[in-house]
Amino acid sequence: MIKIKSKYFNLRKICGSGQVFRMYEREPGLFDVYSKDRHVRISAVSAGSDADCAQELTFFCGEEEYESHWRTYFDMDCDYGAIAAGIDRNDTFLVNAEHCGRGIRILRQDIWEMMISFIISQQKQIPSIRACIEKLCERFGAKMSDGTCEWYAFPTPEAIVSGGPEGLKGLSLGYRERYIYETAAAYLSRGLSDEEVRKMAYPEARKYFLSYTGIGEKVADCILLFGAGYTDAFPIDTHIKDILYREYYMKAFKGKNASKKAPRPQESLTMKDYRDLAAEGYDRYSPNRGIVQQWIFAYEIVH
DNA sequence: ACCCAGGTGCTGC
DNA sequence: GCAGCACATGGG
Repeated sequence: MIKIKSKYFNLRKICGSGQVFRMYEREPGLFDVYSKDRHVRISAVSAGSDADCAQELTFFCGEEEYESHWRTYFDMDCDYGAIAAGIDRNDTFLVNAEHCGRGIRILRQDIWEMMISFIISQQKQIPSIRACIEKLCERFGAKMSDGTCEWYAFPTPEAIVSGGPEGLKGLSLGYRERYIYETAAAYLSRGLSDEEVRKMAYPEARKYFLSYTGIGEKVADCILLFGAGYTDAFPIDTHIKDILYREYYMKAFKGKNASKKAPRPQESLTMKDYRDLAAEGYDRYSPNRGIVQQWIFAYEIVH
């Protein structure tokens, strides 16, 4: 087992951040993490000042396993404190959001797993996404064991395709069944390896993901951010739209006091409007806009 | 019964 | 380019 002390690391916040679905807090401070066909158990206890959001982590795996996989997975070599220090202090909402999201890291997850997970995520709530993915793993994933633990791997594209188009029934996937099946088949015939994707520039990689059925702009950006390591990707979903409307559009153009429980936009903005609002507020944080996105998303789902 | 969920595809202008 | 709608399923 490996002991690591890390600043700006909070495993409970990462677990609940909505970027990862196969991470469970089994008891306070004890987590099981599953990625592709791997598993690791981690204990996390706070260490040091709250401002640092530091944790002492114990990875219950060998050093080789940690160095070759989990260190990259948890983005351990990124200095989140330095990025937080660059926040414009006049943006009081972002200052609050960063405090709320402090300790979240952008994970480097398996790309194929992100493709299917975020196809499932559309029009679903996070607990429901988790349940669907777990059922998918139980049906199609290889049974794994490390001597003390048993779990199911995330399904390979081969496993999903071999079940046929009807093989996905009964998992509460709804209309996403077709998206998943067609994406699995396309991935088998023309899917790129993680290494090939990560060599591409952001716009090309984005086009590549958009070519799959069921992957639109939002899902593509989630794959790019949470799987491929493009920290500048900025997924715009319903929560981000609400934030952009309430915290940036309303305050700038209306001067209304809308910070408290502003509901849905009465006047609906177009996608371009939201992109412009995001660009004006957050392009200055490039190439780390995606980290900012996670901070404000974290703020929104706990308030 | 109604509205919403980490949206996308398709159609028609 | 952009709007309007259908698409399953579960929860408030």
